[in-house]
Amino acid sequence: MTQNPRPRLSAEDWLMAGFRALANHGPSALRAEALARDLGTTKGSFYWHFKDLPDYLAKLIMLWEPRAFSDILASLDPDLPPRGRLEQLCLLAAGCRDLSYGGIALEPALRAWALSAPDVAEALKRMDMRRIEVLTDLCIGSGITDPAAPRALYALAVGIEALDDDAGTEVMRLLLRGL
Amino acid sequence: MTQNPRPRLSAEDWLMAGFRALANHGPSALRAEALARDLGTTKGSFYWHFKDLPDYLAKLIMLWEPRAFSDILASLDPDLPPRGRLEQLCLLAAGCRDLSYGGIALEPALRAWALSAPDVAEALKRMDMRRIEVLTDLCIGSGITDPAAPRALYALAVGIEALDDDAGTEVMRLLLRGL
DNA sequence: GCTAATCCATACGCAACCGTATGGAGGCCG
DNA sequence: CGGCCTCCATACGGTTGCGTATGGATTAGC
Repeated sequence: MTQNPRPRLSAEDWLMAGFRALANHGPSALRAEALARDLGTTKGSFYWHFKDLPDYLAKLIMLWEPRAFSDILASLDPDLPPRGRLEQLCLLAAGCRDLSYGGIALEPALRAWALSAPDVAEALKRMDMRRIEVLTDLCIGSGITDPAAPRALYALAVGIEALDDDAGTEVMRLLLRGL
Repeated sequence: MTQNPRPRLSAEDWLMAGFRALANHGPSALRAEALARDLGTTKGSFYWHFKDLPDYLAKLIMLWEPRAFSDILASLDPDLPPRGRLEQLCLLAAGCRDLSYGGIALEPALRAWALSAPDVAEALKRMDMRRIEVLTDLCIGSGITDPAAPRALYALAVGIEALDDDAGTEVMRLLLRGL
């Protein structure tokens, strides 16, 4: 493809390729030699940048976890009132294919990966709890008293992403209207 | 475990073991030799009952698809009014870990499998559409006019299953209350 | 009780992948 | 130019799983 100037690769290049492969082909695509083929190189590069496959996979989720969370907070407009920030956040989650990594559906693939990788499951669980905390704060600030509301908003966002629903924004708006 | 009378296996035994392995360990557990170890036998039995692995996997989804749909309809009480059937169906989906195959979380694993198996993705898409049709009929019969309502109910159920949320029933009730 | 069909165990060749070892290509600095 | 450091290509042994082949064990029919 694009191997004009002999493109030397960095560790982050490998990690980004991993996110792409994960989103496009699922967790089974996270293999050294398959990724090397995608990058037009060999696994010699892989094993220079990473000790082994578990090391690479651990760095993948260590790179994802803080970024996926800070991206959410960074997308919030601090000038808006809590209710506005809540709606902005929910509609963003329901509309975007994903918040980072180039619009690919990363999170469903991550949940798929979690089924066979306990540490990934733990990272996802942490992420879910932190996000629900954010939603809880925004709900409280918006005067939404139902304690199930944050979980409903989050579960709906997860479902919309899993279904890859084109009408995700409309669906999310329906729930927000009832709160 | 229980190999007292030399338990001859049927094709359905292998398929049920496949559903268990899929739900408990994800799609990567769907391998002939691993399943054979689970069943306390060898792959000689596997390749007698099935031509090869694709044949087995195809029969897995061919067994799942009609059953997972008819189980939903069978759970509906025909004596209830549409609104009652709608709530019964949604609360069942939100509360049960799964509708069949022994209370294991099969559907999230199936969505995970769909990421790397296009035919599974198609079967899931068909299932999603048929279920949303059922929800649409029930919503119309209940006087719910918002066209996004069926998709919201379904996406919420999918999200609750993916999150394995203990408060799924409460969450679903919140959405139903707003319709 | 003999035969035939059904079902499973074992052994084999094959392919994919992992991780390592080793050498080579290219830049940077003296 | 010479030496060093970074990064990658290649080759190898080991493991795991697939699919086949073949024989043994169990059951059913007659």
